[in-house]
Amino acid sequence: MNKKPTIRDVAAKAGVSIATVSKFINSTQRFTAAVERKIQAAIDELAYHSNPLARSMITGKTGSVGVAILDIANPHFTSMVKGANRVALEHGYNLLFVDTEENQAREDELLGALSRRVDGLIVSSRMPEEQMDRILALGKPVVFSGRPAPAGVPSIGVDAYAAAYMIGELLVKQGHRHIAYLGFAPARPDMERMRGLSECLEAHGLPLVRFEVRGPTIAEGERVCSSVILRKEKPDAVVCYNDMVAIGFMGVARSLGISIPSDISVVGVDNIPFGRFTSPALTTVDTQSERLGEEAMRLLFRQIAGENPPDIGHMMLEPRLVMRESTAPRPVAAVEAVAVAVMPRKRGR
Amino acid sequence: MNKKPTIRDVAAKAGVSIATVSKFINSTQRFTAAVERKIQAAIDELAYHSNPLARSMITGKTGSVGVAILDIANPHFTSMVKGANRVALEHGYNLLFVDTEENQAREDELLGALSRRVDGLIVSSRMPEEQMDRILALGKPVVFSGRPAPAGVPSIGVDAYAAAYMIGELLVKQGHRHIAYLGFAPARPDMERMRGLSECLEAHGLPLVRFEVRGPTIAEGERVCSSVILRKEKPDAVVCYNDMVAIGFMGVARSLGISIPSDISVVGVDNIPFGRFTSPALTTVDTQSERLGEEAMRLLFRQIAGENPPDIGHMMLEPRLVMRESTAPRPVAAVEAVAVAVMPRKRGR
DNA sequence: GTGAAAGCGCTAACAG
DNA sequence: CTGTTAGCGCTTTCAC
Repeated sequence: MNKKPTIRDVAAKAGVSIATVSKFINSTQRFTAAVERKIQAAIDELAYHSNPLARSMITGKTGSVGVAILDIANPHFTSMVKGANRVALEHGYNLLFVDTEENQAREDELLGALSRRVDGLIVSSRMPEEQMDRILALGKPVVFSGRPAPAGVPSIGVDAYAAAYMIGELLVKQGHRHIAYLGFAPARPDMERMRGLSECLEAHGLPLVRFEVRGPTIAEGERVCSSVILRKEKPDAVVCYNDMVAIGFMGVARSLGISIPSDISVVGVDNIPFGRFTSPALTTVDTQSERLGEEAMRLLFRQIAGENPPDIGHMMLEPRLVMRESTAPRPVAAVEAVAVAVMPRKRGR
Repeated sequence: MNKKPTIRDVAAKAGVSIATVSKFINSTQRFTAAVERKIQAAIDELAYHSNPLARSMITGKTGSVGVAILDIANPHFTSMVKGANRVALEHGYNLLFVDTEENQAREDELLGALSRRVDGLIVSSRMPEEQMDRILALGKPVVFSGRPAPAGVPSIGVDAYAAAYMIGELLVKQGHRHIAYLGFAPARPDMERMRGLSECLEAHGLPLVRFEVRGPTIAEGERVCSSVILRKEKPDAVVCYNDMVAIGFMGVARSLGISIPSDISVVGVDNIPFGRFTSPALTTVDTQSERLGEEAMRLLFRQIAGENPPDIGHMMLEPRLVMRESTAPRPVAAVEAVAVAVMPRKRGR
């Protein structure tokens, strides 16, 4: 643990000035071969590494970018980080990330700390508008992901409305008439998903029942399952806030003797890799998580490169329906039987 | 984007010296209420935030710790990061992580960059010994995770030998006689797992067939499946390097008309959360991923706090068998039929 | 080509 | 209690 060599040590050993060493290291300037060789030798000998902190302090560049996500345990975010990481690396940047653990208070603090150590950040968050302003006030390039951003701030997201509408169409086409949505209100895309789904169903003259989960997690999908199933008018299709909820839901449903998809169709959102391996395989909508991360990072780099944020604007990724086995057409008989359940709607609220 | 306020601006505005402001900010010292109020006012007014880089340069502390992992898409690492993150946060530290993406070359570089920005790091890696020395040469506290570390360097891991032995015992007890291991040689725990399994089987006079995957991934489990199944002497139980491989294997097996566990028992390692939801639910060994991250971070903090690395030593977590549905007892008839397959062993080798 | 000198924003003695 | 004075390790004019 002896002291780290500094640029001064190198300069002394090579018999040149520290300025020369600095320029050599940053390849800001060429020198006579002899000098360069001596410097390189000194560097190797001392195993010198420049101190990025000192450099950053002067240049104002850190060589790192940050990503703040809600929960690294959610494969959607994992994929996003992977995508972002790849692009960051390609640009010669390091990726630092913070997992805010869905914790509003912590988020503010973490983001503040992070923002001072990076050249820009990608924020995937539920924070209210005011807090977003505070982030912008940090003066770093920011890209918001998965949510609408204030005017003039670049953002990226998946068309949640379209995703939900797609799901609605599928379910209706398959003959489902009694559809439930397991929503998670605090999340930004929830409203759009809800809107897409209900508008689609409305267009077909169908109602939508909403249940609430307290988190986008497997555990919450498990928790809410029984109340959905034991409802007087059991839904014949359940749209889950995301794949995690869907997985939890299906797990408990199975253990309760409900057969999916023959009793109830289930669909998730995100298309996490494990959706292929649940039983039955999960029908879902691909939100292109990895691509989301990649593109968010590209947007960020354009900003870092000096492009005007308002010129970058908002980027919207198209969702894609992924049909698997957790949804199935309803036999006609069942459709008609359930149709009655729709009637109460006339009774008004 | 106008210039950031510095401590000097605050001092000027508050009418005190910059040293006073510095001490106030770090609560190194108390001042007269009047002064403190003025300073605070100036800070608020200017929206001043201290620059952690400048601070770090002097104190030599960054307030961050780093974790280097192989692949964030693997839930085992995700959980580990989560555990590590929690403990780091409790200690008032930020967690920075790098995903080395199983890339040997990149790892070196990333680690170098990371190490200069943190007060210590946790390394989960396959790097050869020499490279580990290079990391140690960085002069930062390090904890190695999931692998043996050089003498005197703290490390943490799960008892891979015991884990494998446990699996062996289970399988033998269930009457399996023809057991295969899908190994991943480049990974550190692989050898111990292989040893635990083969020693257990040997004790029962049973052979072990080894197959090789090229990565600890679902895709590799899928790829290797057919060659395992189409083998002349089809195994009646398959032990997979980890749950990811097991999931991939089961997926393809199912599509090939193989029924699990009645045709083949499958067991994984790690106990990732999704193992409960595969079909059938995956029998596995819990490697306590989250706890691994937590304890690794605790070990790291003990080092950062100045404890002598050799005094910290190696920590070994105990694996736990998690019985689910992908393993089943073999009917006696099957056992005897397969027993013949064991015979060739006598032929030597 | 090369080097001297002036800081980046902040902390840490040491005075007063 | 408060201020003065050195730097941390490095980059960056600007001379030589």
